[in-house]
Amino acid sequence: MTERKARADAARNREAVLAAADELFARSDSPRGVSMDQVAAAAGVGKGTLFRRFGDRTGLIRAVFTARTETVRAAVETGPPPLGPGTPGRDRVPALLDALLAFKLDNRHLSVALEDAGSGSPYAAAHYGWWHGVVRDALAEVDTVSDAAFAAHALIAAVRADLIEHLVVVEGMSGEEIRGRLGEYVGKVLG
Amino acid sequence: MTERKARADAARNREAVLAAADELFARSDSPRGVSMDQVAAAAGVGKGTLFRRFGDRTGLIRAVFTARTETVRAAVETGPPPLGPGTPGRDRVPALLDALLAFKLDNRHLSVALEDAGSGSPYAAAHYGWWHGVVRDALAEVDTVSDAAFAAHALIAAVRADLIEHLVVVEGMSGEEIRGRLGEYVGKVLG
DNA sequence: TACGATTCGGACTATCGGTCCGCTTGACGA
DNA sequence: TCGTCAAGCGGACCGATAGTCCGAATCGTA
Repeated sequence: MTERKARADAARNREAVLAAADELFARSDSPRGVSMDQVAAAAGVGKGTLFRRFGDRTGLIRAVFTARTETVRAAVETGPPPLGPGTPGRDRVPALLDALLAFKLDNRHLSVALEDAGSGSPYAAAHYGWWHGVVRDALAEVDTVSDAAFAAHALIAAVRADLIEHLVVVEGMSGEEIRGRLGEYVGKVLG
Repeated sequence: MTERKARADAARNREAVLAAADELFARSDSPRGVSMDQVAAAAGVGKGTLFRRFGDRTGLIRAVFTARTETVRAAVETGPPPLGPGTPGRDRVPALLDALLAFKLDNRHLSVALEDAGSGSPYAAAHYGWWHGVVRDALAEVDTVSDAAFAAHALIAAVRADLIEHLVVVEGMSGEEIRGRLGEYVGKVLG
């Protein structure tokens, strides 16, 4: 529990690595095309530093992802309606899913990288549990939905990064188009 | 166009590899834990043979998967209702998704392996296109569903192998339980 | 400035997907 | 039955990558 004073270079390196990784993942088409060596080199840091700070590849990706997520998370946890708390479930569920979709659209590559992330399924990541909880609770307020937990899983699955990637790249849909269709679909599930 | 007669040992080896790979993937918890060397060794075959026959790792997994899929595919393409053709969409969609879910439950590890398969997203695989087409066409017959193509993507996403794996292993749900909940969910989407 | 703890960094290892090429074997005509 | 030869085989080999390790460098502090 003792809060050790962090060394200045350690903090600086941590930021450098996060920035470099973010950049590299955003550029690269395939997450697997980004190696840890590349990240280390781009950050101007040794590989040992990378692994000591983040444990392994998955840990690094999660860290970058978490940093990126901050904004949306704040909006959901303490922001104004319809995304923030205190919104009736029927209005909040569509808003939540739209926000999640928008995030994935803006961070496609990074999201794919995370879902791809080797060790364990995407469902093991903390952020999944968080999203599922929020959506589930909002769904529970809608009385036409009988099984909020399962519906939450199913709805979130509809915006999985690789599906979105497929819709955009292969089927050539625009972000707005996808948002519209998802909105309709969510409406149908809400009854 | 000259039909060369295949050599007996080639055919035998092909079967041996498929059987060995099927076995290994079924046993292993993580698909990445199964190496090509292991498959080759288990099949009593050289690595060169493996790669000549199947091109690469993804090709091998797809081949095993395709072999396993035959039964369901036949049932959907030429079987009796409610799975087979000629069934009204409103009855066929639930049957299709239940069949897909049942298959994933029976072949969890293999399905995870395929979705994991490295080169390209799961959406690139031929079998995805096939499933999507069938479900989309069935959905198109249901007049309460306005966007059959998107709904098909979303519904199929609800039975993704890693989600099912999560529900079974982490949340401890039984196969029957999942089938029940999926059935309800599909009903809601159909309106 | 001196010192000890912390952090750095890149050489090193283990493993894996995939290639290559000399050797073997099966099919078939004579 | 035997000879021929292309198809097929297999495992040594390669390049790349995630992850480890430890002597060297650096920071905070007295």
